[in-house]
Amino acid sequence: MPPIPELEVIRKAQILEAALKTISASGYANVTMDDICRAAGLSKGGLAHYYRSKNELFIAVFKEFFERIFQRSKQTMALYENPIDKLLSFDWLYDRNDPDVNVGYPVLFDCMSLAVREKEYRSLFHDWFENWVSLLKDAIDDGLKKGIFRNLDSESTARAISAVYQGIATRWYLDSASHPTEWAVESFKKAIKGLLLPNNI
Amino acid sequence: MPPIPELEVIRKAQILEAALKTISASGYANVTMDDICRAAGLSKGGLAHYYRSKNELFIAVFKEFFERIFQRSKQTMALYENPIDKLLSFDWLYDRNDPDVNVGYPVLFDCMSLAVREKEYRSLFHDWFENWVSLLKDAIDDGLKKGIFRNLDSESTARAISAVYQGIATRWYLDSASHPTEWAVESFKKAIKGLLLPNNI
Amino acid sequence: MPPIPELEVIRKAQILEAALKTISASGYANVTMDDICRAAGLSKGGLAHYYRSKNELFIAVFKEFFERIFQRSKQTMALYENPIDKLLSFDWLYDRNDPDVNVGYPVLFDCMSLAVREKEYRSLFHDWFENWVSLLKDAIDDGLKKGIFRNLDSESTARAISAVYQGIATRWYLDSASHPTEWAVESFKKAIKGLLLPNNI
Amino acid sequence: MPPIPELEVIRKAQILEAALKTISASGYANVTMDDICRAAGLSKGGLAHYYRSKNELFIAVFKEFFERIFQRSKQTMALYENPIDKLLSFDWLYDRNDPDVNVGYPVLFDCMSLAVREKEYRSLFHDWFENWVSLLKDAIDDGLKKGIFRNLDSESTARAISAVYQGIATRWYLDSASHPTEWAVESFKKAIKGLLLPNNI
DNA sequence: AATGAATGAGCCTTCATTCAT
DNA sequence: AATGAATGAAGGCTCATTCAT
Repeated sequence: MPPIPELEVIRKAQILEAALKTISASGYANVTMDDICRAAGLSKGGLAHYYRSKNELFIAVFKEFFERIFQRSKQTMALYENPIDKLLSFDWLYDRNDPDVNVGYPVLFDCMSLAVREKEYRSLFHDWFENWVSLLKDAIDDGLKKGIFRNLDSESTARAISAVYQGIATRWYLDSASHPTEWAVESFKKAIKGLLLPNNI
Repeated sequence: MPPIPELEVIRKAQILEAALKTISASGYANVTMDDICRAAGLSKGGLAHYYRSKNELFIAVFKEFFERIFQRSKQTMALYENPIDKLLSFDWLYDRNDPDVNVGYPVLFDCMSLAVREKEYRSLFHDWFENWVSLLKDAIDDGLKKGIFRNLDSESTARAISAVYQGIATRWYLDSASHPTEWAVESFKKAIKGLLLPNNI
Repeated sequence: MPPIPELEVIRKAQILEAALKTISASGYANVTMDDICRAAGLSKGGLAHYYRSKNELFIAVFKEFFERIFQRSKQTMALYENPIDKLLSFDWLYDRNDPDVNVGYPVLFDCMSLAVREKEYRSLFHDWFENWVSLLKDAIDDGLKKGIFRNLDSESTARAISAVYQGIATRWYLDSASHPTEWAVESFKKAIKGLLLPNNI
Repeated sequence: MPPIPELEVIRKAQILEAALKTISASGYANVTMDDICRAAGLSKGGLAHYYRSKNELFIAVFKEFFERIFQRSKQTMALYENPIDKLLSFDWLYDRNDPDVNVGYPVLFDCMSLAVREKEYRSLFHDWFENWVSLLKDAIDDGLKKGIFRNLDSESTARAISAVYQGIATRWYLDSASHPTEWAVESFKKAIKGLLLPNNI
């Protein structure tokens, strides 16, 4: 009886998805392995078979999540030609009904809070940031080549755009009554135009 | 007729300070009441005398912290005359050796992660945001009156500046190797100038 | 400044009364010294001045309570001439609105539960029982002398009457929906008449 | 597919028995979960697996206890033919060496004390009372049919007998020096005969 | 591969008691 | 006489992890 080779892949995906949802709902500090088992439809021992410890599981969850978000953003960007349009293509990230948003944001905050004190999580963030930066940098370099943007350092600007986006999105998520989507979209547009386009400051 | 009338005030301050440091060091998810008691030089029961539960204490810690940071920022701003200078006056917030920074940032991330799921913490953030916004708005309105800035909505711009600052600071704090202080300062400058000054976009 | 000699008496009475009410409301197992202090309008230290420990206070409370109930019963009995009337004179003990009832019964159950395991409380009960028995015995002896009762051992019968009363009252108190007052009064009457009056069994 | 399908039943029985003994020995107010764990030969977590909280366990303990006592009484009664004999068949309840007595009585007093303030316990008593009453009522109805008893309301008399029994047993248990077994047995006999048999009162 | 019973350390909270004032 | 701050032991409960089956 040969083992089913894909079983591990299937189980891990099933666990990761259940864990992400559960962590998002309860928060890192409160979620229990039992919660996750229940959501994954597996027993404690079953889960332990694939992820040896809570920490190992959490790292895997966050890694997978970051990768997925990044891939999706990459694909969205690829739909546009114009560099500016590419940089403004993350509209879906301001859609509360989007599953990656309503599940993802809470997890992101948890992960930040963990990253402050634990290297492993910090490194997850670092990798994610670098992925974003290289994506944005490509678009900026293209804009530079086409002469649309003013003279600037593309990497450092890419970092700034990424950071600005996150700052605005955070406000939008934590206090949406005072920071509605229109405000977020407009503020982001203005800020990155200021960073990119020629002006007479 | 208590012997030392200020005792409660003293003790509460002592507890709050110890708690802030301890939470900052270990993180909300890991800190124990015992840790805090030890740091405060009080027994469990002694602490309970002033703060009845962990949650009550934490809310008090965060509230006090937000207030202090805000007051300090206010005072810093007041040192400058020029509206732009006022808006750029938060340099100390990029100083890793500043106690409010190395103790404060970790706590801030914890609080965000809590705010995602708990109203009480969310409301703490809301109040803090509003304080900042009104502070920044005053400076912007002054700039508008003086004709330094382009035509803009001062409140919405104040929100944007505050958000942009936080986004950049987050990167700087979580991944300072790739986001050094110079990058943070420069990026902030560029972004808010883009938001404020007349340009020909 | 001579101390006020009656102060101790006043304070102790005040504490005992507050303690009785508080114990009755929360139960021995749950009541705290703080509860009692609050009810007595005294501080912890103030109370400790008069009763050194929780146990000391509780014993005093129960002792006082038993004594008061007994005195009241004695006075009630004294109102009647006829021996049978005397023995049936405890009607007030079936009045839920009577303070000695609605405060007293709960405390009585607590005390029983304590008496099972602790000699001190058992001895309190013993004394109370003996008081009752001697009271009832006097009435029975009077009935015997008057030839109203059949030939019987007055002490042992006094114990039986007392026990029967308590059994019926317990049912009445714990499950009054199924054991209404009329049932209690009637059952008591029938049972003691069976114990006392001549019959042809 | 648990390896031992009856394991839960076995464990629960083991826990319930250990808990009953431990509660009986220390009293509801003093017994700790640790005591019970030790007696049951289980760890804290192990016990929690079967009974989620102290209260849940206690309710189960009392319920099981009441049921067992009732079943035993039922069986004892069934050994007799004559209605009066049936009603007098509870001799074992006056045997201090009987495990159901020396373990059971203390628990009964605890339960009463709890029942005063908590509905859940009160309802346990109510059910127990009703069981007893229906048992006694059957015997009384039989006696009525056979013409042995005087004209009476069988249910209300059943309640009275049950209450009288409990009152006498309480005295016997709490103060056996003054209320010996012979007194208890005799008093019970006299009282219920007075309640049942024709007399010329 | 999967189950879930069992462990036991750890946590928050409660509370009788003590004691300086 | 009276206060109430402070102690610290103890209790109930949670939960990641282990392991026999």
